[in-house]
Amino acid sequence: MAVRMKDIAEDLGVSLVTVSKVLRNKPDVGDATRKRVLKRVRELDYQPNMLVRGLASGKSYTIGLVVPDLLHTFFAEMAKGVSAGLRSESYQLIIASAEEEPGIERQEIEHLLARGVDALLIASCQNNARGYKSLLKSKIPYILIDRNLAGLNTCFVGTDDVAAGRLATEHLISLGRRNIAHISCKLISTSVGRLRGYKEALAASHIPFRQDLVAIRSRLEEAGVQIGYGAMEELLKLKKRPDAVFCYNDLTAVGAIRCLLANKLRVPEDVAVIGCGNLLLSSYLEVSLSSIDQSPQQQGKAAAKLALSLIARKQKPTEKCCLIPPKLIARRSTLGSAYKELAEERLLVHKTSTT
Amino acid sequence: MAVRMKDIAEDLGVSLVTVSKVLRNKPDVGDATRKRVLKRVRELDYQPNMLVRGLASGKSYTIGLVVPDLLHTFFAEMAKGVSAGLRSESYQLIIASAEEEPGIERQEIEHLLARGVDALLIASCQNNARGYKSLLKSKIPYILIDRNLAGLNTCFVGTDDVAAGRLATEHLISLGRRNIAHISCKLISTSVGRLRGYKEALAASHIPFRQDLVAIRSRLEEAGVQIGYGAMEELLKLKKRPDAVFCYNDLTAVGAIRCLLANKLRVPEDVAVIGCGNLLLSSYLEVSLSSIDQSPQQQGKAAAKLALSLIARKQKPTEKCCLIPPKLIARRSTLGSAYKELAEERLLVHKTSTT
DNA sequence: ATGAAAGCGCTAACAC
DNA sequence: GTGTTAGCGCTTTCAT
Repeated sequence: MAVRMKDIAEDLGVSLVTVSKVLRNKPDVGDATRKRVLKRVRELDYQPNMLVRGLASGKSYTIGLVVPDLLHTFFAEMAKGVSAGLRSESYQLIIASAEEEPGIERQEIEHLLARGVDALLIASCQNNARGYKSLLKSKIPYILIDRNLAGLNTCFVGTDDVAAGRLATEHLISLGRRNIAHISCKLISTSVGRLRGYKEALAASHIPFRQDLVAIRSRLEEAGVQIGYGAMEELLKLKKRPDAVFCYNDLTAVGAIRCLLANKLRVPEDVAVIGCGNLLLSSYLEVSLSSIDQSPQQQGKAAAKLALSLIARKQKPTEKCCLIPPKLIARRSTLGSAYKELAEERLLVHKTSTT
Repeated sequence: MAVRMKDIAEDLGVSLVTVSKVLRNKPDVGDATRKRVLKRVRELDYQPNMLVRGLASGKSYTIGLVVPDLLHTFFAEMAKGVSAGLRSESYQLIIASAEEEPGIERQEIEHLLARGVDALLIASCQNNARGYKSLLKSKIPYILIDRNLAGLNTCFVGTDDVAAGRLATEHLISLGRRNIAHISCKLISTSVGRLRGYKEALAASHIPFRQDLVAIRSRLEEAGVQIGYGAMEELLKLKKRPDAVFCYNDLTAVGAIRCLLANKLRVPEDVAVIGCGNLLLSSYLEVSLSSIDQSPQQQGKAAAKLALSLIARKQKPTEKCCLIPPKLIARRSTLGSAYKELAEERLLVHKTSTT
């Protein structure tokens, strides 16, 4: 068995409580005693059992994070941000992946609650808020990240998707494009915002909105490349062909580019393409991809800070939303040969961190 | 406060112990009582507090996984495999990332131990076994994954790196190449194995080994593209230029390919390139990359199963090593135009899972 | 088949 | 400053 506080107390002839106080930096312990305890703790390399501490104190000093899929670098980055945001406060992160299955997600949430996490961060893969009843019942604070769910009156941290849509579309307009298509996704909060931003940007430049230039598809998260390819094929059949496309995400953009190249069209000379997400692979592609960066690490960090503040003061925060402003990253798929990639850009593995 | 077993017991006029037994499927409970308890449990949507269960029983039903970096898809995939391997046994996985910092890794290991994990899986980013003293002190079983450390007499799950090196090199030989270079990494268990496999394959085909064709670099995990580029530049200066390169990992191969293209050499006509790891990006590249697949999910699953068996029978296992056989994935960077990528290969996001 | 008692290792409230 | 007492919500052992 591992060393326990009791052992240290007995070794030193003091009470267990005194040891406990020393370990939690309580002021009401004599200096000499404190030193003796710390010495013995170091000698034995004693580590307090956090499970028990949690049980006795009612706080576990852990925060749970549920993501749809860790293979999606967006969420891996987000996890990194959360982790970084907690480390300084000596809180610990427990990561769970839902494997894109709403059922597994619910199960993982139950597990985390049963493990006594003090707060929960959820990048949901649910279609609606129905599955969250046990969450609502438990009193612990929880925060949605990346994707918002209607009907859950809780905090949200995510991208300002309207701004993202505007940014991407304005960029294409600024390059002189006027027939700008949009490949969008069905029924989720992020796609609604991006579509609105797209429309706003068009309106601001007095470009009439054309419904036929908007291709709406589903499952763009899981099979973006494939579906982006198909959507682009459709768009190419239009009488008035688009000269630019704003794609819901980067995978969709990869598919769109492949379709264009397969049809002997040049990117970006004939059709400029921009994605959204700025995944790590963006700069590795045949045509390096312009995209909208969503700073997932920053999102994670913001969510962590928010969670800590919710735990600290047990009240609801004033702000219910924390929207991270997106950033335009223009590369070859919109700028063409005007884009001289920096040596670093071509050679670095990771994007520079956005901390 | 959440519902407790006591509440259910009082509601039903039975003892807390009986409820506990029902919940853990103990046989010594009457059928009628069992039904009443389960009914009430469902009504209240009761979830046992796992922290407490762990405290009382001495088992936490959790397993810890420490990886160097979740952004590295290899480890994200591995985590997925571990998670899948545990889910069926209703064990839960706690993932921690060391952010490539040996110090953080040690800290995360301490945390996981303090949380009472029943076993620990470690994909280490340490340079040596010195930091693992507290692990050795604690009696919980732990398993190294992917990278082995000398001096820790424990179980290991990983790639058969010698086979990987042989496979890659044999492939290049089978394509008629005879001046096969190798960009290798310094001082880690995986690179030693791959180098040996490379030599073995050359020997088997009676191709003399040339030291000048082996470029040894460090930090290939973190800055592989950059360093691969530089290493390739060096190799191109040789009087007898290589006609193929086996790179330690895929990022290094990406760098090598960029260097070759920048020097107006054709891949694979002038120089064939193969990597190792078969990362998700392999098929997205300018020249889709041949690689050696290491089945990280399968590794994770194997490690999970091994951990469970170590927990079950408290003894050491007979086998100390579990080596997963690598697989050759030949693409355009070695096969050239002979490689007709399948529609799926060009369009799918994820590799087919290896479960 | 059911339950009383003891205890897991710690913290919190209060007394000395 | 230090120690005592009473839990936290379960499991385990053993008696009935």
